Amino acid sequence: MFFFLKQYLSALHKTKVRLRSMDDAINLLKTTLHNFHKLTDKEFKEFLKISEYKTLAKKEFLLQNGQYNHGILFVTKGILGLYELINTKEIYTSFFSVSNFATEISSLASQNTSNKNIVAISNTEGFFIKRTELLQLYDKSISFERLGRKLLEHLLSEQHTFTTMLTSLKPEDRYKYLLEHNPELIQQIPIQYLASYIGIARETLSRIRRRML
Amino acid sequence: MFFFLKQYLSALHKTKVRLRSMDDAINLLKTTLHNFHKLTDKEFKEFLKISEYKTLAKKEFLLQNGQYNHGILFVTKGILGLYELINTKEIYTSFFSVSNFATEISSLASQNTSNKNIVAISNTEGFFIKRTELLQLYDKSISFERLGRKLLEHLLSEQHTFTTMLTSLKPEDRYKYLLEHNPELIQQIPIQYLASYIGIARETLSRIRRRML
DNA sequence: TACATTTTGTGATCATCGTCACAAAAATCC
DNA sequence: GGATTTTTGTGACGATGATCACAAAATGTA
Repeated sequence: MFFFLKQYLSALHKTKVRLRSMDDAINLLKTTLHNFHKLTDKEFKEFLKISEYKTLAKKEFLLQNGQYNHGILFVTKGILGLYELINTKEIYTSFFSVSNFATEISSLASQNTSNKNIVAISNTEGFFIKRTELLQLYDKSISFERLGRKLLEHLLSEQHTFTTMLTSLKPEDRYKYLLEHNPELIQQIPIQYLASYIGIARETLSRIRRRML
Repeated sequence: MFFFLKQYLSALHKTKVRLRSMDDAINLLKTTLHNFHKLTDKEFKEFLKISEYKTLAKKEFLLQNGQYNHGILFVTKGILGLYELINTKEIYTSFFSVSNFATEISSLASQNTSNKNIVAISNTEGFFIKRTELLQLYDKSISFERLGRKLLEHLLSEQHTFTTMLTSLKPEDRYKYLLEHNPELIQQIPIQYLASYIGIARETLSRIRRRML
């Protein structure tokens, strides 16, 4: 379900609780963006203007196989997973929890339809930035380009680290790696998804957990 | 060994062969950049100005564990490998062949020392772009930022595909994947490196190849 | 060419992971 | 709150990949 921000804000005085959480959400977005590149207040307002508050119920899709990628969801609550169907099996390759930017980069960059799916694993909320509006933002100022570049540098570095982990560790150590580096995933995500994420069978992960007790 | 481009160019009239290959190298760079974002002639010249022609003998390092990352090598000849030492084993996680930009993104973005190594697997040549000069370029025009962003989008997408391949395929199919998608790697790279790249033991890869004859 | 070094192949063995089948537990839904 | 669906656990088994040790081949070098 969509809310344009101004609609949302105009409805806010009714509920202090919601106002508070919306403030928090906006601050989280601001802080997160600033970790990559500092925007001016004016620029951040421009960013906010094209951000629509969106909620996704558990099992709802942000993106589905065969569809075009319509943009990015900055997650303020909940968690999403990205998976691909390979030989009738759902292979999860990314998770997006709070303060992450959920999207599928290949279809976002190329504007071809995607062969991947992004689904809400729990009830999820966040700011949705439309691809078309994002592209306009990129044209407006070097600041937004720089922000995009730095975010991508960070993501690529992370992805590279993850790949290294996969190729160099055996299954049990991969799980331990998650425990240490991404404990929030283990709490929120069904272990069958986690198993595919680290490239092992569901049953094997189940046994690894038993052994570790 | 380094050559500033102008020095190199001034020395060129002596050898037509080298002039030709230098022309080819420059065209390759131009074409490659334009695949991501079209630079104006003026912008491309600015890019060329900060590019130094560099040669690396086989086994020479572009980057070593503990060092700062000084920049990017656009490869015009040869091939390099990026590896990390994990439990006394060299895990190769990237290869850079002709028309690739060889660097290690984490240390390039953060300017911390790197814990990875980039080594020439065969005699290698290319244009080296210093990190400091690259940053100045980013400040000069939105065009360079956009180029950087688009290149990173492409790399992230590729890396994501590779991760998916790793988690979803069994060893034999991973090798077949390389055969199909990166045959140039199989020709140029010792199979012990390839084995670590796809997360299997050297001996296993040797047996896979025998089975496939 | 001969020697040294590096890379690749191969056999034997062991450990471990994947698969199938089914049970138990947990979550979801009227 | 009981029934249905989904998720997780577990046993048995077979397949396969890792490891160690060594041989062969290829490559580099004097």
